[in-house]
Amino acid sequence: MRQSQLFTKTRREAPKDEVSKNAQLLIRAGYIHKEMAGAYTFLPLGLRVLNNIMAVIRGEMNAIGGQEISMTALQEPEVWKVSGRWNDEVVDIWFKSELKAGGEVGFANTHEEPLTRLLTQHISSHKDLPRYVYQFQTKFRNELRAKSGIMRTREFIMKDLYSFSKTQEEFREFYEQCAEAYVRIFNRLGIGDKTFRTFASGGSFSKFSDEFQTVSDAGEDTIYIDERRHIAVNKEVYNDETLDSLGLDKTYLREAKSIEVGNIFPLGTKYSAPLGLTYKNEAGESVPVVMGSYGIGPARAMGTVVELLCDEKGMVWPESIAPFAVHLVELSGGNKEVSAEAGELYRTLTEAGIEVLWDDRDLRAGEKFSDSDLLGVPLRVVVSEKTLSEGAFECTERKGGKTQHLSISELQTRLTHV
RNA sequence: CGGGCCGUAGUAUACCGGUAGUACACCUGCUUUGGGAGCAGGUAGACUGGGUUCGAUUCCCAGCGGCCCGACCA
Repeated sequence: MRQSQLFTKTRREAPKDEVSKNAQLLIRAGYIHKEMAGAYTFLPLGLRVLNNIMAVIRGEMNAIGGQEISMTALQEPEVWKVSGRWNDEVVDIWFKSELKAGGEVGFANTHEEPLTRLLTQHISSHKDLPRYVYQFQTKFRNELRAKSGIMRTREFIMKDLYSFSKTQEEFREFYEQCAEAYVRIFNRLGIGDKTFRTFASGGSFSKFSDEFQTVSDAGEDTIYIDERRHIAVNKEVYNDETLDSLGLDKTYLREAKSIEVGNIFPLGTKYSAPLGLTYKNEAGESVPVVMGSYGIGPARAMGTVVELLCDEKGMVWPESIAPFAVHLVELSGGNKEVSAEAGELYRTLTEAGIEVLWDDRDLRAGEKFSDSDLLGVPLRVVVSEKTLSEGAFECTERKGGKTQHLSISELQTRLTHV
């Protein structure tokens, strides 16, 4: 798109009420807007990144058999009363309201109960299992304290997948498949080398769970990493018993702060039993379904990428999720030939299916370069009188800053090989 | 929820118990055009309510809002 038409503006300084790097950069670059504490609007550039992240996740979830749905954010209390989680003593982060017609309503903070109930309508036989259902859906959590920019908010989209299996063995098999899918997702987001599958407590659901923790000082968690096996243990279960069971040696573990970018955990029959989600086995007996839950917060993942991959000039997006593949920076200074050349390149690339942000604004070079660095598009292509006379475009990688002078066909080859 | 800090133009900041200043942004004009240009002119501001005072943006109290530390966190 033409940058002159983009309604958002960059700004030189971060607002004083944002301390976290992710929020400072995302706001300065016009990717997000803070609506209130713990609630951020996604602007055009930010939404592009968020959508790209969700596309990566969606692809991997589909690949392991996930079926996408979209549940309601409004929650009917009855089903939560069955599981005991309507109670504010049990779940203290509910946003609740009242219906004009009478009665209560909740704003979803998670979706186990309604989905389990929903599945009772569709699962009745061992032939109906296993099934995997997921969604990208807004969660509302009335956190006492929102913090760290988009890392911990009161309203956020979550990818939550739920598995429905006949047996523990069948559940376990999918659990590992999903863990592998998560590894692929974080690799594709460009944070794989710093993300560790981390053994953690099971909380109220089960003995254990697995978190995917990305090493960063911006994180809230503390983990102990075994680099050689690329796994870690959360501080909350860091004890001799856990280390023994995992075969980990304390002397090889490194302590680090980390961000929980994903988690997977067994639910067993905690919800299927009370909500009556059962199937008939081959002997005709009624058996509760074995469930699991698998979450990733796309916005938190986005914030994590910013925290990890930025530099002093701005953000540095990996090609997999960048808002645009190319930042076409026109330095025409009123030269119509240069503008025409930039427009020509824009059309050629766009028609080839390459997403281009064309900085066609009438600004000085310095400001354009600064904006370009801040926005963090992976490849900058400069068109100017200089490049016109050289007969090649000046192409600079945001990451690393390597510059090459390429013809249009070389540029296209470079982009399609990504 | 405990503790701390903070609310001044769109943004970032300054000073002050007595006409609120600067930078960036924005508007007009001219010049400039490869790393956030220059000159001239212009628009725009004290969170809300109460108290003290001749006079409060400034001091006091309350509310609202924001950030940080802790607690909490499938």
